[in-house]
Amino acid sequence: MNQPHEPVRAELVAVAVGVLDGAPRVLTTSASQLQLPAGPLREDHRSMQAGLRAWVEEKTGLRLGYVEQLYTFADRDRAGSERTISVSYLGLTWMERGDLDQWVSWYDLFPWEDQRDDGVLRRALEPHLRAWAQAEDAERRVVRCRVTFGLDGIDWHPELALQRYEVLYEAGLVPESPDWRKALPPQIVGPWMVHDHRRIVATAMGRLRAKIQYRPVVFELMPPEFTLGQLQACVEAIAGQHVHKQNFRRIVEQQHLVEETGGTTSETGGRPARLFRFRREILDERAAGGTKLPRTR
Amino acid sequence: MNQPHEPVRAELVAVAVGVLDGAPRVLTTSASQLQLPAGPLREDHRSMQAGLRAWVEEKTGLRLGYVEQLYTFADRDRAGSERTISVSYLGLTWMERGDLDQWVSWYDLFPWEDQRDDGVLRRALEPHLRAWAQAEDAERRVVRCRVTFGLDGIDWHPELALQRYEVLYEAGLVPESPDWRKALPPQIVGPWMVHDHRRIVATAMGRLRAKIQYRPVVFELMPPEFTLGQLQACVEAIAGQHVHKQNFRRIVEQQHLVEETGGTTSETGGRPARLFRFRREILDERAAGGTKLPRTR
DNA sequence: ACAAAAGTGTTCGTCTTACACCCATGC
DNA sequence: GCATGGGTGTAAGACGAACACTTTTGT
Repeated sequence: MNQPHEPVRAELVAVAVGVLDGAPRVLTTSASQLQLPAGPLREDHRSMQAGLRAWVEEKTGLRLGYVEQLYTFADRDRAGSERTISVSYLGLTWMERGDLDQWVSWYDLFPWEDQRDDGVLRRALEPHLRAWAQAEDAERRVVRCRVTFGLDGIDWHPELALQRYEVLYEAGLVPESPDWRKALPPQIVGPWMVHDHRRIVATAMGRLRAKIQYRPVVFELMPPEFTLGQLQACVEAIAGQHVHKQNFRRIVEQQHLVEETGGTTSETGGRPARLFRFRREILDERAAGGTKLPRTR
Repeated sequence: MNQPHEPVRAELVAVAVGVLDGAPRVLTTSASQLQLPAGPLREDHRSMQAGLRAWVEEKTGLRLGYVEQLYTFADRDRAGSERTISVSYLGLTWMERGDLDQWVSWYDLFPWEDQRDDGVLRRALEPHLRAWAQAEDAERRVVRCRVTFGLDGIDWHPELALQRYEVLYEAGLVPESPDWRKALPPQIVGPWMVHDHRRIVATAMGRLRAKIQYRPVVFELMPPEFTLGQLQACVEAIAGQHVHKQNFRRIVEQQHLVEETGGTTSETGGRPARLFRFRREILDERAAGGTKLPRTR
């Protein structure tokens, strides 16, 4: 009854994310081209997660902490023969000051995703988006642009990163589009990446931005001790938008996500800040709990 | 630089869900054992989704509507040789009255997941859970049970279906546990399924219950025209708990999820109800929009 | 008449958002 | 002393949960 399985290749791809200097960054293998750490699933890998960790460590020297599966896709890519199944993962780490060369800021990859400077880069895209929308099937396209990019007074949703990338891809505005005649310069639409790695990063960004709102995953990106200001800056970096200080603190404290260490630091400038640590216990205690983002108009 | 890929088998597994008579049901292949529709990814499949649809149609005759990827796992199962990578999908359909034999109610599979009868079946489990929790590593286990199963006045979260299944699995209370000496009778913990198919169904249940709260996916399970009462019953079936009638209606109407057809039906008994249809346009218009569930204590 | 389900108006409390202001340090 | 970031109280408003009650059919 069962036909014989046709063999395929299985590949593991990692989006390792860390936050430093106000920007989330993804780990790339230091090569001439921008490329995510990846490699085939091997016999000696106990599980796919273990295999992924091994590849990341082998290619970049980094030990991942938190890891979660993102998405799996099958490509009939390179020249006939076998199919490749790519299983992508999101990994989070705490970045220390230092070797930045392998780490690419995701706002260099997706400049329009940073809304903190009042969305100047998004606005650089707006005319091109509208032109594309008007060109064909206008009604649906206009609605789609307005929703994904928050045009005409509609809320901007940080977690729609993938959908925005898809619009730009279809519109031929990014260099990797099949239809790339009208691609814009990399300062506006970001640089090219190998295969569909940029799409995978966009997936990771959307997922992380969504997850941060209902699960306490920010702490995977923080050092063991941190100030509330640093924590807030980390959330803002990921979300690409500002959050209200008092509301942020209320949420964090009233959900008992952190506890004081007793220490303070004056490294942040201004008045010394109290240091906190993440209460790992709440991972058991609570089903939910994240740091909600405000609605942005 | 790249080692040769070791070949693996790729398998597609479907959790097809429909709702009928107040219970969500999953499609199984009519065999002596409970088993989900599945089959290898073939060369002639254009994509994994297409392959999945083909397998479901071939094995059961059903054409799936909405499909989304669930999770991918690698098993070093049957006797050495090649590894199998299983990519699981959630599919939704509208069920018409009729052939029920291939459809298994997910409350037959997971009796404790139905909270509508005031959770009698959950309470049948409670003593066994507490016994397991006390046996070893009590502090963490007790917290875990309370959170996942909503004991001691903690909220019950419908979307934690997978986590609950995992607790029962570890506790050896379900027949498929490696440690099944203490497994309870199927009226309480449900029947055995092939491989890890029951875990996959639990994953699907959790995902669907979560998704229904922020995306208008319920409508994929409804006929083209329906009453608000039927829609509410569908949501309640999926969530396994009751929702407040007036609040439910307010949300549905004020989000413009539906529009009147003009017709009415008296099939529901009592006063005839107005018929509605889903406004498919809002899939473009809105980023979010679902039918929130109340907190249950 | 009565059961059964449809359908509506209004109150109450919590959670969200935002404003304004004070505090402690370095230069 | 002033710039810089840390830290807090409190009010306006949106949103969710819940209550009770009316309407229209079938039997």
